[in-house]
Amino acid sequence: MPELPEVQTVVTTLSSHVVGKKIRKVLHVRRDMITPDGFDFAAAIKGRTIESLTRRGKRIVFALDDANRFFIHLGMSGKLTAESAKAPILPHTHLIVDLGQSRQLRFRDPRRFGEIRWLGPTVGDEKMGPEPLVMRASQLAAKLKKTKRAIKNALMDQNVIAGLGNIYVDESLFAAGINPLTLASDLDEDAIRRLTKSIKSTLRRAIRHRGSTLRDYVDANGAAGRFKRLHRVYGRKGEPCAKCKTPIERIVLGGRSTCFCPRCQPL
DNA sequence: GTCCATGTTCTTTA
DNA sequence: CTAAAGAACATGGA
Repeated sequence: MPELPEVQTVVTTLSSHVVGKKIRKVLHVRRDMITPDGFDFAAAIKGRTIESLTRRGKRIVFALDDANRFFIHLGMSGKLTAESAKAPILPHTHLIVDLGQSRQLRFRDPRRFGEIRWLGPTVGDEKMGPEPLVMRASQLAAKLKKTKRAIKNALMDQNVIAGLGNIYVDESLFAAGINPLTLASDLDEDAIRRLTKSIKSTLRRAIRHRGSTLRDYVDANGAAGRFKRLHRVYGRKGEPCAKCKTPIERIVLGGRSTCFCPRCQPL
């Protein structure tokens, strides 16, 4: 579920439920979802007030009133919701926090690829790439010239650019007319400028439509995203390209399915 | 039973 | 040594 647009939508919809709220009680924690190993997360957050909720890449960052921070990463199947204390507790719920007024913050993640990481007073993002929505083409160029991988694989790397995943890399490359197999270091200045713009416009449009729900992604209020039907290549193998009607192709790159238009994105 | 999945990290290979 | 490719993680749906 969770690439930048979905994570941003969760942050937006969750904010009003948690910012300024005090953590009254930690009702449930699955300890092996917590990093670092063995850290007493419940004790660290109990009684604290949540001062802000922000996003960095795909991380949902909670800042507490004692200047400590933690983040929740949704992995593949994570859902972070604010619900009534009376709502049934679904299977694979790994964190339940009482925020008062019969509201609970809940984290559910069947596949358990997600993570709750205690940061303490640090920011902990120094290795991460730039934020796509505010980055400049020169920042992306500096990262891409250093790697000799296919552009698809480079853009999937959170240390190159933060927040993209399989859907939005494919969609952005289509919008920019760049073949996913192109060597990252082979892209010229013009192509990187085009790519930067395509990434931004693709993500902004996806956020406007509240993200993509492929199977079961929902925001903090349980609402699905509407962007899937606007995908132009992802999950559209064999369908005619929106621009030129050539059938969309699917290949495997970096172990991930990769969809593109062979005519609009020539090598 | 098989294959596939919105992600990351550890291991193996070149 | 480093960078890139591959395997592994855990669950559920088609």
